[in-house]
Amino acid sequence: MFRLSKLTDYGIVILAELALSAPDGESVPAGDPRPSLNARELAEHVDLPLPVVSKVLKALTRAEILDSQRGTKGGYSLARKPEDLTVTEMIAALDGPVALTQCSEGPSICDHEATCAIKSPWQVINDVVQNALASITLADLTNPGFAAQHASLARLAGLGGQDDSSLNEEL
Amino acid sequence: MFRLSKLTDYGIVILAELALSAPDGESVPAGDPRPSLNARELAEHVDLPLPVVSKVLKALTRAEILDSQRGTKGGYSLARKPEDLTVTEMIAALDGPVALTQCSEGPSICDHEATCAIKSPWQVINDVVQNALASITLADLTNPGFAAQHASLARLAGLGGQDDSSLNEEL
DNA sequence: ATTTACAGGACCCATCCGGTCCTCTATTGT
DNA sequence: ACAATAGAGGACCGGATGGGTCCTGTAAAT
Repeated sequence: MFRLSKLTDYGIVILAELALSAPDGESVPAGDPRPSLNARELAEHVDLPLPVVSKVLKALTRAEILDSQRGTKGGYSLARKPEDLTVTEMIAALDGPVALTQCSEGPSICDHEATCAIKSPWQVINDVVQNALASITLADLTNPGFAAQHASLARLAGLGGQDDSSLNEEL
Repeated sequence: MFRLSKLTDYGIVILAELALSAPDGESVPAGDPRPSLNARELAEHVDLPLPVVSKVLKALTRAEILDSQRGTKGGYSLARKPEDLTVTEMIAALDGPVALTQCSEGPSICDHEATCAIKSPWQVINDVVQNALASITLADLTNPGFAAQHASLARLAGLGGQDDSSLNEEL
């Protein structure tokens, strides 16, 4: 269906939530004394079951996108500044690396390399998407004015590609 | 897993194959007297089972990306010039419209609209990807020199986003 | 009329995703 | 030291989706 998994969706929303409720503009760098929020609080904020939120948070921590602290007063906080966290990275942490097709993962994985006429173009498609997603940061997502830039951003990323808005055919 | 379905993958390869074996530069517009290739021939070219190829071809025909002709001497041909067919459209035909999350499909589908902090940014992400994919046409895919433009293209689409090539964390 | 080839489904199986739960370890506070 | 809290890690299961096959019908050419 060419869709991000729900877990990834949740993850990005949760990260936005964390960015919004960060102490102030900057997320404290390393030896953060008090994490911003714990799993339970986050689950309430985004209105999702605690186990699900917990799962996502653990994955984001493993990917070093979040810092975690155990014990009473424990919780999670952003490991970097929102401006330094791209959507590509968030997706990679939760959905695995962006690889639109099997052959984008690496060479010699696909059975049809021999007959395939467009090996390298696939790589290009993949990079284009990856870079498009890398152009958006967590800071953008929480910036209320960002949607306004929408039009220009999309036009730029499209490189002048036509605006095809009649794509409704289903398989 | 954020991956296109295999059927979509196959579809794009098949379209490239059709573009390459088109009579000459132009794919004949409407009353095409002789389709370029039939399902069996295409299946051989791309080395995939006939039923699978057939399924893909039917979907592409329904989406009006291909023209089909029945009967002896029947087969498939491109309904437009390769330059006028974008990757976004190919994907839409086989995988459904590009909608990275449920809420990109339309309003009032997601249960969490009320609490979600980043409704409209999701829309932006979606548009950025969609336009990035719309910037590549079938003609690009079959152009041997296209991969060379790769770097510049990716950089443009990325809008100056950094080159993060260490994204290997798995969920 | 016969043969060829596309159209449109139904169908089954493997895989993956979403969600829950259980046990273990680390930290804080009394 | 002990109890309470909160994260870490992984097992597990049911439902949905995708990939692939097959069958029946219809259109075109000889």
